[in-house]
Amino acid sequence: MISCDSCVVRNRAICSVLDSVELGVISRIGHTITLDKGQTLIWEGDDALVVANIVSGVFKLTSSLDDGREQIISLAYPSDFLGRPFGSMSEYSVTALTDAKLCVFPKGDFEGFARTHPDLEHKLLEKTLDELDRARRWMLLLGRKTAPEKLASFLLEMSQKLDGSGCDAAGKQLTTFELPFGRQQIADILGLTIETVSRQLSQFKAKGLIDIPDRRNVSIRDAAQLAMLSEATA
Amino acid sequence: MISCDSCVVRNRAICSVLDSVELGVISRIGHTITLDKGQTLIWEGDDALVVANIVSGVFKLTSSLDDGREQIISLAYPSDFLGRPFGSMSEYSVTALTDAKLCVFPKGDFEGFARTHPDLEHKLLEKTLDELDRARRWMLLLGRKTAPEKLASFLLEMSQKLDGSGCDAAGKQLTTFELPFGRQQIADILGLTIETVSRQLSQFKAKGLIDIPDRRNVSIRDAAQLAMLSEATA
DNA sequence: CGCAAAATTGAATAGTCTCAAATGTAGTGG
DNA sequence: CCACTACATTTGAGACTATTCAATTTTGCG
Repeated sequence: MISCDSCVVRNRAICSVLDSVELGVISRIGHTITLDKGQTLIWEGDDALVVANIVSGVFKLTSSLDDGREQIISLAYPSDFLGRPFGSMSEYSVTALTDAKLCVFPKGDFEGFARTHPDLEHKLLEKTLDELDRARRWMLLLGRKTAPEKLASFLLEMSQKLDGSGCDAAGKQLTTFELPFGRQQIADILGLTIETVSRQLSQFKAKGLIDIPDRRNVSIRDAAQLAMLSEATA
Repeated sequence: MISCDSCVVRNRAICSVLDSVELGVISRIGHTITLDKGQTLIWEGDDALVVANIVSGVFKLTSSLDDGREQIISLAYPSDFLGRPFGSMSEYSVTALTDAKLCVFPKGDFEGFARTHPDLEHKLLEKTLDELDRARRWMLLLGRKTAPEKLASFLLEMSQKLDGSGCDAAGKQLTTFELPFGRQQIADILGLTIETVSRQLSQFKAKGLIDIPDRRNVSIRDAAQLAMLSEATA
């Protein structure tokens, strides 16, 4: 049982298209759960029995090779939808990167509800199409960009997503944000090793493009230069 | 105007969920066109004004960097759906790799029809979810696999998709198929250079894993070995 | 304060790319 | 049918990028 009235993602998640009657129905199908940082909701290769909306927290979707190499395939934020309706096996794992709150639905029940609520399916379709565009854009990065280009792209994307703006001592506008992941995870997002990530960040810092107050925080000092770097090795 | 009665992808394309009345309507919305090999239907960065079903032919979806580096983001085959409904700008180009036949619909008209036909949207949702899974699986390859692993994975995937089976002189089962693309395009699919692709193919041939009768055709001689190679560097 | 984990740095290696040349193939017109 | 051209592919040598392995430093936490 879910109380949607007070839900913080109420008008961004797929539920935004439902009226109060429909909300009443779906709120009885699912329930809310909390996950601790590091807990896995869905395992790669398993039959995923649930789908969910993210209420709070950040998740990673990962796919792995036998020998342990891992690729982060997507990041998911509050109001994003998790899981794979209308299919059986999950091709990836879904893991919380921070403490998180979800509202989860048994997959079958959700599917039944969705099939009888075209507006919901439409919303889900739009989200899925967006996600497909994002995945494809990332494929260009993974397949064709160099390490510095990857890092620059990543930092810019994160600054947009996580912006907590501020100014430096000189009053210059700068974007600072807290990354919800460590170096290894950045490497897994970009298809690099942890050492390469670390080296590139150090170089960007040395060049004055960014600042690294502590290992979880980054400020962009020269977004224009980073944007240049993100598309071509200058 | 389209004549769906004789359509060869009638029961695989998204239209498969429509009844004869609905088919009548949608067939008046769209029309069929042919494209020559190499022609581009949709340009990256443009507002795509059409969506389409592939009747025959193979298409590539590509995304590029300013300096010309290109990544093939997806391949599309008969019965696949092209275009991006419910969005404006296309993030990728869509180009015919072979002569092709399509049935195209003005995007707005298609969207209108889809919104009033939940079954069609559902089918489109399922296709989009499948495509998202495929894209994500490919991200693992692009981000984490080595050149030999990439080639092995590619050959196996193509053999499944394009199988025209046969046997060799000794009667051993082997899969031969014709690739609808050249070496540069294989490189663009795998995020490699043309030289690396060529070298890897030569090595596989030298090891007896494959045969290359001519530059467009490949036969798999040892699928098991290739499968090993595709997941780990032996 | 001291420990364990995470991150950084260094040196050497391996893998892939770049540039260049040689070879092979398809198509055209004589 | 063959020679010729344009293009695709293969092969080679060397350069460079990112990785690997190892050591050091930093950070967070009990």
